[in-house]
Amino acid sequence: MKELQKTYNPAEIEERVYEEWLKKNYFHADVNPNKKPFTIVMPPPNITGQLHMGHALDNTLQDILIRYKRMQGYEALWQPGTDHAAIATEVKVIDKLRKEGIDKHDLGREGFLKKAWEWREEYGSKIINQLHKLGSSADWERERFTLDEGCSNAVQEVFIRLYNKGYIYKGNRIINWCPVCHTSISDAEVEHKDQDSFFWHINYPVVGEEGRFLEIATTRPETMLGDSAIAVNPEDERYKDLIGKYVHLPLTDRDIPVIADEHADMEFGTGCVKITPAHDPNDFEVGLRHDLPQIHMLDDDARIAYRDCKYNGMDRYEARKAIVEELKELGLLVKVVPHTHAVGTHDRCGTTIEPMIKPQWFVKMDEMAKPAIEAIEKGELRFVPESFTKTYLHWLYNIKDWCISRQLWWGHRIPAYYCSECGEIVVSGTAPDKCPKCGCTALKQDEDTLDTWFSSALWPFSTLGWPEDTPEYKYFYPTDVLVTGYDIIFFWVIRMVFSAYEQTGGSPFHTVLIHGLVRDSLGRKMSKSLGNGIDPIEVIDKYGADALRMTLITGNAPGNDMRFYWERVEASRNFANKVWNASRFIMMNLDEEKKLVKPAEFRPADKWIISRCNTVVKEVTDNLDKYELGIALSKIYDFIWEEFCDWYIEMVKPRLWNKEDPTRDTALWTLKKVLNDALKLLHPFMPFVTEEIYLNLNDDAESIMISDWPVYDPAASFVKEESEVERVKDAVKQIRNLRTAMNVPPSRKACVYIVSADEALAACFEHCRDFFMSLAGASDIIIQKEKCGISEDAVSAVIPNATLFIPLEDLVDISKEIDRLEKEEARLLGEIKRSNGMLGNEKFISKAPEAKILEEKEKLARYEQMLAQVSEQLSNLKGKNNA
RNA sequence: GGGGUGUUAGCUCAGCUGGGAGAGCAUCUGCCUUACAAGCAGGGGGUCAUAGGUUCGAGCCCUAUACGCCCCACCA
Repeated sequence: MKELQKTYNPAEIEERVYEEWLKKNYFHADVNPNKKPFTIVMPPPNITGQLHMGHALDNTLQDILIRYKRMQGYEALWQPGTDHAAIATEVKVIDKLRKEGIDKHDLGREGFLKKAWEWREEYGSKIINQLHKLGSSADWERERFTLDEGCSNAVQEVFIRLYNKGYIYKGNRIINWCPVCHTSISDAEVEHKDQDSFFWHINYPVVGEEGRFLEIATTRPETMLGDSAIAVNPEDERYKDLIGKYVHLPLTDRDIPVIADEHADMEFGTGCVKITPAHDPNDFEVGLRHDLPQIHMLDDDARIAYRDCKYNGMDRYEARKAIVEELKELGLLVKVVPHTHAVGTHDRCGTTIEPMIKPQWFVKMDEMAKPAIEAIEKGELRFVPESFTKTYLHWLYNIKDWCISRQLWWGHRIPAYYCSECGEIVVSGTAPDKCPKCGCTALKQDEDTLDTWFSSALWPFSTLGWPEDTPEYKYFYPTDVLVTGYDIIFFWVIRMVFSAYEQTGGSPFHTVLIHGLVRDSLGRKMSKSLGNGIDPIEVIDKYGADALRMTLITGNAPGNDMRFYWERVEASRNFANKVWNASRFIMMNLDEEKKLVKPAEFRPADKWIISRCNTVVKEVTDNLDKYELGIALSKIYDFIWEEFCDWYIEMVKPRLWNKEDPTRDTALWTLKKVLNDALKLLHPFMPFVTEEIYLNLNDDAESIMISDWPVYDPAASFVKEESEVERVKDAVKQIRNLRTAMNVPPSRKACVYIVSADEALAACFEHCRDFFMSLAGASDIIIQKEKCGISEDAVSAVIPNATLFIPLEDLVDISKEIDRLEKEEARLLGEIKRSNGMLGNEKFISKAPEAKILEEKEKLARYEQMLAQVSEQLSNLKGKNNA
């Protein structure tokens, strides 16, 4: 056994300990038929990224589960990796190039990809290294990347399968276009944000009816160049006569029809809607219904591009101003009304998206969504907390086809080839030699790449070697738990589930553990723009990874957002320090040469702590099995700090001080045993400090990481001793209260009398005499059956079946003591009244469970007995006071 | 517009299937007691948002209201 350093210094410990774990290869999991597998696949962080609090929380939860299962004897695989993060990375690389004065297109596709891979080499491992600092016990040997060969094979395989099944199709449909990133994005990537804007009311002249106008209201006047109809509700009496007639489209030479469509809401605006099929999703649908022309009037930069219009080349917002101005001059602008409405923006760059019609690839969702919905009904998939099931199902019920093509270079290129002769589409893993239809050899691969979530959706199985039937895939798949934030349930979880059902025939995991967001101390989202983000690495450097981990998982219900406070990190660090010092104390007392053997007999205090520890083992295990990690840690915290440190260690100190005490070794054995168990329980949560202590405490130990998780032992449950010691603890607390109430200085020891007719209780106090004296600050304790020989003015405290006295003649203020006892009397009377109320209630007696009634009766008896003792003492004192 | 969720001590939050209101921080008092002042002992502080209902019994279940937050959504 070694000695621990005087102060707990996480910075010194953590790096060294982690290196040791890596060196010993403890994180590695292998196919092992002798063990049951337990698998968690790590949500792959982006290679653009830097560890933030969300990652820290997410990975702490996973690490706790993995370490717990590993200690329980499972072959625990935590499969790590990183995500190529298509748009995010491409944008970053473009930015970097721009600073060097290079444009993406100058480099060409090949050249650009080379730069992107260089980026990945440089930054790809950064976040992984940061995860090391957190203590993550992932199997780094198995680290994967979404663009590596295996994952890419999986992507291609899935694309081809889905295409052949008719679940992937190419279509000319309206999609969300980002004019800055120059790519389409999926509906899930569009964030709707309220913007203050206006309603522009514009008069369109009715053709053939001089002086008659149709007034429309729009939030986007510039798109009028692309109008191909005006819609009114078929039921709308105001405009019925105009249906089928034409209005003149101002600023153009076109006349457009007035059509009847349900889409027009009579209550809203003027009841007339301009229809722009090429630049609005609703209008697109209306256009299809009425076979209207799709008139494109914006280019990829969202600049005006309409025939030979004078506004061509003008940005959409400038054009808006100019067009409104011209309408005003023409006298066609009726009014401008302030209006707030939700505008779709690109979640990556914040640009207002532009609906555009473009040929894109889509995944058909209706069929594939079904098994993902049934997964819940069949119980093959569940969410913790359960309420997120609703979020998940709500999304699936309303799912639309998924636009998967992106006009980017960084990503998995779509395995589709076009014949330059006949236009035939060939979907294949390898470039075809010739067109199967016309035999032409000039085929060109699709320029687009896939949505980054297409590859993430396959992550649970692509990382394990699928589509090959690898031993890893067979053994570790399906995985067990997925841990992630509620913010990506629809981006990721849903897509993993339906992909897994489609490709592997089942759910990729049985449980999804959802957590919330880490916010700043004011409850705001941590963000770069606000500059309120707290770097987890900074926290680790200051207080240690253990403290950070504890902070992140306590004081918060699962799935709820939490606020980050430095004070809480400090409190967590203080706990680590407490464990450290308790361990130090125990080691200081252990005799190096002497080997401790399990004693044949224990003192009541020993049995009490062993029994309590045993209960905590059971409860913590239960909590972990239910994914109640925060509750589990709180229990360990309370047990270690209050019961073990504040009570048990203090109880055994007199035995440790006295080297001749025959029970000294028993105390030491118990201290060590309970500490070891407590360390093991704590290890998944605070891996570093527990490992450091464990190795120093146990000479022959290899690592706490691979030690056995404690198991509840019925033989270590001592109900009788537990309740006896609790009684003695009550007495100690009472004496402490008395001393404080009487302002007795701690240095002044006093004799304590314990008067009890209960022989068992008296014996119990006798057994606990050693520590009772030191904890209660007593010079001596005298246990007797009757109250004789104790001066009348002694202060007293009552516990069930016993009265405690301290004769403090000179110090006591009798009237003060009377006050105190009267308060106690009132309290007891209150309790008795409450108890009587319940027991006197016939309905309670007839309907409440038997055990509950019995419990209440016992309480009543106890309170009545205590009241009698207090009353007696009170009348004695009052008599004396009057005399 | 739809859905979700929250309102508990001064602050931040726990409170598991209904059975005597808890923690951390803050605050007050007394202690440098030979593991720990990053500590020890003790105390104060809550009509559990409001109003009804179910129940022998409600912080917990039901209904409504107020205020808050989140997500989804094609009202131009």
